[in-house]
Order: sequence, then C-alpha cells, then structure tokens
Amino acid sequence: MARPRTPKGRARETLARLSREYPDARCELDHRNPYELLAATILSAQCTDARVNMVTPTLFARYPEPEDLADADPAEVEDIVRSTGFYKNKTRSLIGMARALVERYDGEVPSAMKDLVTVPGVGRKTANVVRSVAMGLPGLPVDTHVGRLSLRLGLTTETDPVKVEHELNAMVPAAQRGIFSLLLILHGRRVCVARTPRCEVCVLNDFCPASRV
DNA sequence: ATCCCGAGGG
DNA sequence: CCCTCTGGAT
Repeated sequence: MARPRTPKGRARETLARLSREYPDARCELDHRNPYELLAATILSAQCTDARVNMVTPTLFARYPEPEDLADADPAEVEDIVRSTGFYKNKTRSLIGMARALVERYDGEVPSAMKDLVTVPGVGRKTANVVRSVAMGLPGLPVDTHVGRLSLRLGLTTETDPVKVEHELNAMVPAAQRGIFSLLLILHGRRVCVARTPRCEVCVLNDFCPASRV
C-alpha cells in the first residue's frame, strides 16, 4: 500500500513497515514472570533498559517474591537500585507495589487495568507494558515516543496519553498493540527523535504529514 | 547538553 | 497543569 490517507490506514502501514525495519523489536527488560517485569518497568523510568538489567539480578535474588520485597529494608533496596536514578521514589514504589500485591492480590500481579493502576508506582504505561509483554493481554503503552510519533504521523490529534491510547486501540488489532508500541518507541529513538527528526532516512516519510523531506 | 518506554504530588 | 525526583552514557 502506498500513501494511506486515513489515520487507520496510516497506522496499519506504519505497523507493516516498521515490522520490516525492526524485525527483532521486543521488550528488552530481563524478567521471568509478571512480578519481575513489573519491578523492572518501575525501575525503567528515565533510565536505559541495559542499566535496569544490571541491577535486577541482585534485586530478584535478594527479593525473589513480592512477600520478600514487601518486608524489605528501604535502605537496602536503595543501595541496589541507586544507579537507575530516582532511587528514593523507585524504592518507595517497589516496596509499596509488593505490599499491595501481598495485601490485596494474594501475592500475584493483577491482570485487570483497573486493579493494576491502583498499585503504587504503576501508571497506565507500566500497566500496559506488563499486560502486553508478561501476560499476553491487549495493551498499548503510550509513552512520550508513542505520543509524539502518533501526532506526527497523523494517527491522532490528541495529546492526552489516555485519549491517544484509546484512539490507537481503535486502529490496531488487539494482538499487535504491544509490538506496535515497541516499534514506535524504537523508531522514535533512532529516527523520529524529538528535536530534529531524521525525515530523510525515515521509511514512513512518503505519507507522514509532518515529514519535511 | 541531551537522552534514557514515568508517576505522584502540589 | 506544572513540578519534582536522580544517575549514567554519549
């Protein structure tokens, strides 16, 4: 297909072309279960996945289950996660998250969005990451990259991440929402960067309304 | 300087 | 809606 003219058409074409461009796109946060991915995602704010992956082996060895983390000494957790930045907030979130799982969800990560977002440190973006990556459930994480690219590509006119998420949900099949988000993030980092997008090397530049090529 | 998949609080 | 929280890599 060439030059799709509707938002939905552009969304489908974006998915097709970026899948070809980044065939190995996947979540790069190391984890073995939803609890570990939830913790890793909390740690990933303003931090590279590689950095998170350097601290999580120690974190998960020390606190293998939510029950262990719920009773953790904050100072000890801070020492483990310090290098990921925002370490006081992240420590509070991690311990609060673990306590919520133990006290309200029988030590399991809840799968419903309405439950997930009540957990300390877990917003919609994090909830959608855990749902789509660790649970195989529909979820389309909208972060700064997904929001920016969706606007530029004319997939939406909204700037509120929740509204963007709902509009994208209406255009992307449930089974592909997770990968769609991952692809936009990758493309947003490598090509469609915030400041000066590299439109001249972008595989979407023939139909992107914001292209300056 | 700028970037790295944010969430909570005022 | 804006502010704050934070360290590491480039």
